[in-house]
Amino acid sequence: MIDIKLLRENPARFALGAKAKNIPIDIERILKLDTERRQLQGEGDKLRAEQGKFAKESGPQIGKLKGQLKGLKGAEAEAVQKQLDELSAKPLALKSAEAEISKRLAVIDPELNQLLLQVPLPPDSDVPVGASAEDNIEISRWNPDGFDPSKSFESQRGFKPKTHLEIVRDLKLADFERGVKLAGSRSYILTGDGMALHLAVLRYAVDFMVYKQGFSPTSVPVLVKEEAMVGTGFFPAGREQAYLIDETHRAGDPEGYDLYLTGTGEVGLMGVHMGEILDESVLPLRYVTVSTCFRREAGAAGKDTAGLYRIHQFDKVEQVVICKADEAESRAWHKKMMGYVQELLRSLSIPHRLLQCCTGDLGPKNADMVDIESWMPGRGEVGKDGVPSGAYGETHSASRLYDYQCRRLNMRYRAGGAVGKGDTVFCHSLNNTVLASPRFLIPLLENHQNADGSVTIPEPLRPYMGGKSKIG
RNA sequence: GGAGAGGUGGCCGAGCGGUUGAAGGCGCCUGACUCGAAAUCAGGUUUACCCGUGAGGGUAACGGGGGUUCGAAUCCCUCCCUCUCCGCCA
Repeated sequence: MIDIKLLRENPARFALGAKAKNIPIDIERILKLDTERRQLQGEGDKLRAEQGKFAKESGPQIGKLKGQLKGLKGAEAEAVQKQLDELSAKPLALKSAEAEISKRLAVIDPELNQLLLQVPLPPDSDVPVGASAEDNIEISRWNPDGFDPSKSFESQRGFKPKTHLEIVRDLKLADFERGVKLAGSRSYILTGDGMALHLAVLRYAVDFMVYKQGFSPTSVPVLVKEEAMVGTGFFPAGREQAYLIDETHRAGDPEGYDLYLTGTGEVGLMGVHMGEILDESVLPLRYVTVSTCFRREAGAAGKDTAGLYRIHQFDKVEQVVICKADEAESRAWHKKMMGYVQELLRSLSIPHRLLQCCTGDLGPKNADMVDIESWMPGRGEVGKDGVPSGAYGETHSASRLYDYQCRRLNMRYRAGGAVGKGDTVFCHSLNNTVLASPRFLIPLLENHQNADGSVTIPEPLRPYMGGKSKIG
């Protein structure tokens, strides 16, 4: 959610921001509704004030007369009734006028809120303008000693690389046929060392964040209320990406709570403190979770259909930072959070690069986003010799959101003081992948495959694999 | 699933139709006293929105929503949640 006050002051900034993000939004309409709303609120407030005053002044008298009326008959009763009618005329008139205004507000408010929820956070001025992921800009690359993705795999390693599909098949690490039988397309079953490796990388990533970087390990619900989805900014724009547990329908109860399966642990982590006023001293909050993520992948039909790349269910270690409302601090955390991932990838000898996302690739909630892509030798165009060229594939995404999420989640802290002192301010939030698997198994298996078809397990993962150094 | 109890401010806890944004206590803040601290005393201490350059003014909120009433934290309806006991499951 953006700040309506800022929008009032500088509507052009938000109009331009939305345009840069390719998100259609009617700013004029919002301004008009906002003006109307404020005017109606003013009128309503005035009427209520008057009525409240009346209730205090003449109300008790009405009560007294009503009491008298009970014991009276005939002409006397009529006289009292007349007095009562006169006294009641004013509040009744105020009441109906107020009701009229409330009715109009009841129409305007939902529309205004609905629109406000759709206004994207304008990209930061230093984010390059672009239409889509095509226009993202490479910031940096890292390669392990002895391997450079810009040269062919075979020339450096002495054999033709297999794709992860082939590796997984040959080493029996996954069973796609049965996965699909069980759960439909984009489903899979990890088997044997495939499952073991999956658990190993997740656990390694969690431990890395907890014991090396000092993040608090936290479990979160993956089945959440709509509020949490709206609050974190995944709704309304991404509604079609989420699986719905339709409890309303199932229970035949129109008031029941529907629940949604989260597509990232970010929802749960950010939701932990929704509605709270945090003590300034607890900031920055640094949370890490590992959670199962569910994505419908609507609109991705036909894309990456084979293998472990684009799937409906996976597990992800996610890091979230909730800090004070300070741009410099927020930017510093962004860098740090990317730094953790770079360190992690280096420790596993995975070639990777950082991509500055352009405005068109940011999504509604981000002011800035950097993707981290890992080198996958089995991806990319297949050459004449039947060997793929290799390509970078997105494995991480680091977002900086200012107070966009916290405003929606109503997550604040009291700046500069204890309870009863200092202003309440919306926190800033950031998030970044630490590691998502099984997608991450793709670069892991493909980069560490050997000529004999085996796969070397990078040193840091071995303790999580029963000390084994090799698969196959 | 069956039976009961309950949801009030940062916390505890009163109020059960009117002057209560809400007694009292705890906590916290400011000041006085003190060399300093403790104790004591005095004052202060919710949030959101609207109007106003400002001082300030107004409205709303006692789990959510709706209703009755001139007036609701207090009455009615409904939903949600928490707790206790029983059953069921892990």
